[in-house]
Amino acid sequence: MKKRISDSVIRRLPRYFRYLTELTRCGETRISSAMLSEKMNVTASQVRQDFNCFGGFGQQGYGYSVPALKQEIASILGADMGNRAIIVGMGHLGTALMKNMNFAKYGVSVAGVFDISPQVVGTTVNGMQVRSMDEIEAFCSQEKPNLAILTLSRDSTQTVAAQLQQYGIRGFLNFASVELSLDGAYVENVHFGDGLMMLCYALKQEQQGGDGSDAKNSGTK
Amino acid sequence: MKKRISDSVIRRLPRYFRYLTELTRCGETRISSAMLSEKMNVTASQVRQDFNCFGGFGQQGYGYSVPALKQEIASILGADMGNRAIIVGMGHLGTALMKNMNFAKYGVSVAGVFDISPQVVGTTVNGMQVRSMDEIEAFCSQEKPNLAILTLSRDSTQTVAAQLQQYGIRGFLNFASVELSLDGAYVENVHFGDGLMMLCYALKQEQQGGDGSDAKNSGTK
DNA sequence: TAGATTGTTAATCGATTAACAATC
DNA sequence: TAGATTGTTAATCGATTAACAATC
Repeated sequence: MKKRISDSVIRRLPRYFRYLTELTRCGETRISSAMLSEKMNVTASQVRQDFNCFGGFGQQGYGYSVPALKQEIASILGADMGNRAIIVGMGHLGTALMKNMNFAKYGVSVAGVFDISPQVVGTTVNGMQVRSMDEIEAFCSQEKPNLAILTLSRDSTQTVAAQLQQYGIRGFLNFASVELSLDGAYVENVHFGDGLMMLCYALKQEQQGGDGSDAKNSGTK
Repeated sequence: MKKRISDSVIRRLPRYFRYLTELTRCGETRISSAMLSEKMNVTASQVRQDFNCFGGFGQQGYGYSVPALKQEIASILGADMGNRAIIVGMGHLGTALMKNMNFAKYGVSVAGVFDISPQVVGTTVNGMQVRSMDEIEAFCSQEKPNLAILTLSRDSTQTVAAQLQQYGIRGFLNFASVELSLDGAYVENVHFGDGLMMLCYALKQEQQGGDGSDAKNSGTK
């Protein structure tokens, strides 16, 4: 019987993944729980405890292999499943995601991008032609994407998402400043404002002669 | 002696704030911990416990006043301090933030926006003229912003941030996919990839005949 | 073998939940 | 007053940390 993995552990995995990506970039091939924990401001105990939820990835007396560990985490998270995404909304934010986000890193491919504006439909963003919303149902039934990234207005988000769910989309990454909620689908709401508020709090603490402790932080934890 | 507020509590406050904003929009003036907890998928106990860290905002037998509670939370978080921000990087992401983000809601004003590209400098985004990076030092010493929102490339982020810290900026909201870290300043890193990975995980669980439990989620929690 | 570092168990700590008395 | 709902204490639960035996 495999023990259920707690949410706290899962939520730490993307962060490990980031650091391991960084280590890979630097050409490191091996890392100990102690070194990793120092870099990440957590305890070595926690690092080992976390990895051991999924079985022993390390080697006693040596540590962990950076590429192997990175691959394991990607696999646990499903970031190597060849998920297929569509981006709905090719305004500035959609365009920014299209241009800057390394989807391949997460095993995700962008199957199509959509917009409602006739001015935008037909243009090319990062080598991909923007399609009309009118096409989206046919597109989904043919291409079967399972993920949608929504950069829409507050008003249209809920409606569009509900439609897409009908068309078979199972996961939603929502950037509109509404709390999107759908029964039977998975939703991640990205709230820039939350990060901003956490910063405001930190600044306020500082101004009020706060303890000025470690002054370090990391969003989306 | 006031008890130190735990991080878990603080990180929940922006979420309460969002729901209270929503309730305000709907014209609700009063809410009980039970109703709020149901809406937010937490326990009523936790709601009361959280608010009571800061003193009693409610009234027995009645509940909480929506506007008063919202204001209290804003105040706790420092989202009413009149913080002044600059946005550095007026690419698609910077432009999107400028256009879509309701800074006023967090008591933040945008004091200036900057870009390195000569094509962009001098243009107007959302009624604000984009300044050259050459001006940034003089601007900071004169206008004294305390917050910077960085939408820069992976390579330039760390360097620019370090400079801005010298010019008196105390808090950084970083959108580049590097882990920005600065001694003695507050950094919130926004990682879109983390949200995407959490979605991949949810989809994988589902495909593997997972328990298909509550299928609900909320980023930046 | 000696040294290093994991895997894993046990101890601690903190956060969440339950319960209920206070009070509007 | 009776009903409702908070504020707050006590009990439970889970997550983090410490410690160390296993082992490379």
